[in-house]
Amino acid sequence: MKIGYPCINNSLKVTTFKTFRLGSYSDERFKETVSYNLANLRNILEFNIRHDLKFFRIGSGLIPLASHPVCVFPWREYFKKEFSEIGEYIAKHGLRISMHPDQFTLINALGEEIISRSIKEIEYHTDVLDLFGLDPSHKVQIHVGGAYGDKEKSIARFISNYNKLSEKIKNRLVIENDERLFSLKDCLFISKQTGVPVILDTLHHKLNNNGESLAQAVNSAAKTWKNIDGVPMTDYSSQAPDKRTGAHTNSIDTEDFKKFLSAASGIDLDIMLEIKDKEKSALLAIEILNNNL
DNA sequence: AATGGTCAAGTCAGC
DNA sequence: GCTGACTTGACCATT
Repeated sequence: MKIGYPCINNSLKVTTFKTFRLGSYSDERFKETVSYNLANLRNILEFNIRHDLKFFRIGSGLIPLASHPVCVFPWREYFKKEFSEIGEYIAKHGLRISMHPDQFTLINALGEEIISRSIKEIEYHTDVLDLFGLDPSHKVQIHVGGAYGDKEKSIARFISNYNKLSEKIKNRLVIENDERLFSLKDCLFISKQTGVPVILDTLHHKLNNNGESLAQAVNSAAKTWKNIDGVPMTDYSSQAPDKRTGAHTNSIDTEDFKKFLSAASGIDLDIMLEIKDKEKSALLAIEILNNNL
């Protein structure tokens, strides 16, 4: 069981997603920014190892504008050495990595252009993990996409477009239940048709479910992960008190997390804590796991 | 140095 | 119709 947090480390005053405007694109600017982001990534990963945080989501801004037509710079080649060094570090320390392309990534969209841009974006993410030299247990997670007024057709379109993806992408892609359109049940249906593993998001599941208990949900999502996919990943969070429904809590709710652990007992999971204070709560989660809290 | 408008991309809910 | 939310605010022109 590995514990992690997404994208941002608040203890270190650095980020891995420095960017620039499309209008100020230049190869120089791009190279500078990517070098900066990769160096910071290395720092954050080293922090994680020092603190036994073995699961990390790398933010999509690592390579700015990577899938945009303006970016013709051969970054895959140019940063090959940096990528392989970081990748070796990840493998050596048994870190688990995930990535999560943003909301514009919709392989079930109605427009062909949107779909092809989305595939390019997913390809960028899988390329990063490939350049690290990581095995297929390091995943790229997306949501099913839009409903477009007809959920069934939109699910069918997801399945048909998924089936057309390259093996390279299919090896890494996993789908996550969302908080209002596609529930865990929908994701499991898609998984049955395609073999795509399902990431359970506990807060989304609380808001959008079909009456399954948390234990059933964890169990059924976990079953969609094959050996080659590694230990099932889960996105854990809880509701922020006094904020809009679906807002992630600022810091870990100890009791809620313990309930989650007991619902998941007997199942090996890697847990991504989608909590605002990031590594701080992840460290608390480790304490809870070790029965120190 | 501080600030406010704006930023590649899509969809949906809530007002 | 507009705004905020989504895994995450940051960039940059202007003052």
